Amino acid sequence: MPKLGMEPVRREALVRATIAEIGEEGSLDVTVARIARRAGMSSALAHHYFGGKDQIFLAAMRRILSDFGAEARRELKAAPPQRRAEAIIRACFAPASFDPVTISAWMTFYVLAQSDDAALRLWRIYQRRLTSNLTHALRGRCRDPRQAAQVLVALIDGLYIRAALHEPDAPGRAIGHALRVLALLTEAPG
Amino acid sequence: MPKLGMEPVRREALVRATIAEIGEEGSLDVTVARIARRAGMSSALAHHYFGGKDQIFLAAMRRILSDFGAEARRELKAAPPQRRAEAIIRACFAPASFDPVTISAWMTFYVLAQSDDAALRLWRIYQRRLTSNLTHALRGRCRDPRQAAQVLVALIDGLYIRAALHEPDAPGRAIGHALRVLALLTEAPG
Amino acid sequence: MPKLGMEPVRREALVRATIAEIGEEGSLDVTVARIARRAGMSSALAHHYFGGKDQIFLAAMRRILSDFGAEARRELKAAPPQRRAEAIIRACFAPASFDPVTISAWMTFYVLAQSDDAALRLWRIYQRRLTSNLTHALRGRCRDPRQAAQVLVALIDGLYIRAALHEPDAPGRAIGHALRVLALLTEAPG
Amino acid sequence: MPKLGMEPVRREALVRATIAEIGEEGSLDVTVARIARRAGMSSALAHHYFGGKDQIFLAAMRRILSDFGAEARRELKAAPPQRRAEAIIRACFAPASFDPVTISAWMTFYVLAQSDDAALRLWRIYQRRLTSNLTHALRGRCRDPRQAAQVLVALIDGLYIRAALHEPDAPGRAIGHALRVLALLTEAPG
DNA sequence: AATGAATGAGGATTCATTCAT
DNA sequence: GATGAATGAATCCTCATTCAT
Repeated sequence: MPKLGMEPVRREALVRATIAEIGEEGSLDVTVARIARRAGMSSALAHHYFGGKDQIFLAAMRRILSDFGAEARRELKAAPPQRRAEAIIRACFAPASFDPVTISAWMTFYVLAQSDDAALRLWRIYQRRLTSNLTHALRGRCRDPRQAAQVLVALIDGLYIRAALHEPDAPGRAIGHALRVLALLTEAPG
Repeated sequence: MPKLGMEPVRREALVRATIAEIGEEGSLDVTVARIARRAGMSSALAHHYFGGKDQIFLAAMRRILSDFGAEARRELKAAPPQRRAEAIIRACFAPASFDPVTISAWMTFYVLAQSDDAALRLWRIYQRRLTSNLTHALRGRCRDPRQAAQVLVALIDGLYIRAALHEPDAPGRAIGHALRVLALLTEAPG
Repeated sequence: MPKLGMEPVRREALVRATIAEIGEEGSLDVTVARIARRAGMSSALAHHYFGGKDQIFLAAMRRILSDFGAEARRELKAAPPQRRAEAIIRACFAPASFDPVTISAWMTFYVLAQSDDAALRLWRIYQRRLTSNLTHALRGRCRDPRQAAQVLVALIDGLYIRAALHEPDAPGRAIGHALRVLALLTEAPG
Repeated sequence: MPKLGMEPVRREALVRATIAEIGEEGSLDVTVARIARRAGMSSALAHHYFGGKDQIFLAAMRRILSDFGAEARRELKAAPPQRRAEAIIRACFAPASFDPVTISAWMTFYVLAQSDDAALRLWRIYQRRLTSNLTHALRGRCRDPRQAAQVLVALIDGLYIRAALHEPDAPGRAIGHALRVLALLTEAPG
């Protein structure tokens, strides 16, 4: 029962399957065949739509980053101007981005960025956007907003690692840790 | 003429070669053959000494963690009791553990811990020791030493990620960021 | 709105595209998809019209041989009876059959004839016709017309090889070589 | 029963198997697995020793050309100076180079040279050497030795094609044709 | 008539691992 | 102790071909 316009459907299915497979496996040692089977198609079709394994991975990474971006925008809109930094942090730990499989895939892509230039570029874009958003949000609330933003971004990543490695207390406390440091950074006398 | 006592020498060479190879490559996609060649021996011998690729990786991870532990103990001994937390942080960013190849290998092992139980166990031991040391060092300097320690450990990991991905400013500012947050955590009123 | 009488147009386009593709590539490692794209249609349609890759190749080979035959007939008509052998040779090296892409495809089909019976049959028909034409044309001009014809046919093929492999001087001198040998064969005393 | 110094043995076996396989098949559509099986080893070992399919093919082509060269040198040594051209021709059609499988492989490599630069280089070297040897051998025996050599080389290639395509009379008459043209070229008045 | 969708089969290549010497 | 030899298993990728619309 082949229909027209399957391309976006198939691509979406493959991206989802890739994130799930990598997240479950906890590494990039995932075969195209497995991803394709999970997505309900032959591996040949996966190649047809993406051109190669690397590009499947990239698309999955892009998806994770853009999912996060959407979440962040949503939170930002709902937040009063003076609580924007908190909103961003909350977005980072929103349930959607914070389920174990997604986090695991996320971490894996971080490492991919060490050896794959395209992945590194994606990561840099995401980093810069996050840092820049946080810097803006902190303007007027502390002496060196840019520095504070960098600290928070690094802290968020660090908290992710713990979550990815299933530290039992991590998911629950992560947001608390981050908000507490934010408070310290903004309450500093000055 | 077979030399006696070559075993420790060979193992050491292999462990070093593994770290270097993984660090350079930025991933675990490293062949036993390459590691062995870099260590100056045949891949068959590498298997003979370690039994398999996984165990070579584990040994390398163990080595990175123990190198760090040694550095930390050294700094701790030289530090006055009330500056122990600073000493630990400084140890984390000591040149020996902070050269790009080591950091890259370190990050890679983090991801390995997602899929390899033995690696995860190693990581947990290291994490607990570090957190516990920091907690002790912070006792009396802030209201919730354990919580502060967890924040600092996560922050350190996050700063590592940036360094592993060659963020230009990362290596230089990492230690500054960490010490600044430490200051905030301990200066907090109360 | 499906057009009527498209079949011959489509087949023609595919045959042309096949020759061009094989000629450019210099081998039979040419995909049906590429041929079809060059001919401006889907690969499924190419199959529909020809039934399979082999038959596309055969049709292309047939076309090359028949193009040559047409050229030969044209030259023969314009030649005086005692210059028919020269006319045949000139037809072999006529610009239409002697452009690089055509020659390259021609050579490739020679090799196809080694493994494909249908291609071999085509080749044999062409060979026999050419040899027979030359034999007739040489009757009365040398002692053993059949033998002389065989020599000339072989020589022509050999000159084609050099042209197919881009020997710099080949295209220019080929016809000269062939005519010179023809002269020797017919001037021989007796 | 693994021994030392197997490399040359294995390479030799693979080269022989490649020529045989290509010759029988009549095309380059030959799998490494088949070649390796015929040579009595796994395909992995074939890759280990040659690095890839292309290089196996190249080695086989090199072998065919060098076999021919050896034959030519042998014939040349045994020939009186004024009969050197005949000796070269005879070498070209020596039984060793003229068995069907070798000829078929030879033809196939000609076509490979259309798309593979390394193969083309090999072919050019062989062509130049043959042409140059023939030119020397013809010096003093005809007015334009270089031109005569070019004609003979092309003729030899053309006669090969017929043999590769199993023209029934080809093998037997080829040498006769070539020698006859040689005679014409050298007997020409002047 | 025409095509996008889909796949099965097959091939090159890589690599951890084993074994005889 | 040490190694060259050897391989089986696995993986990415390609492509001719089929099918429903």
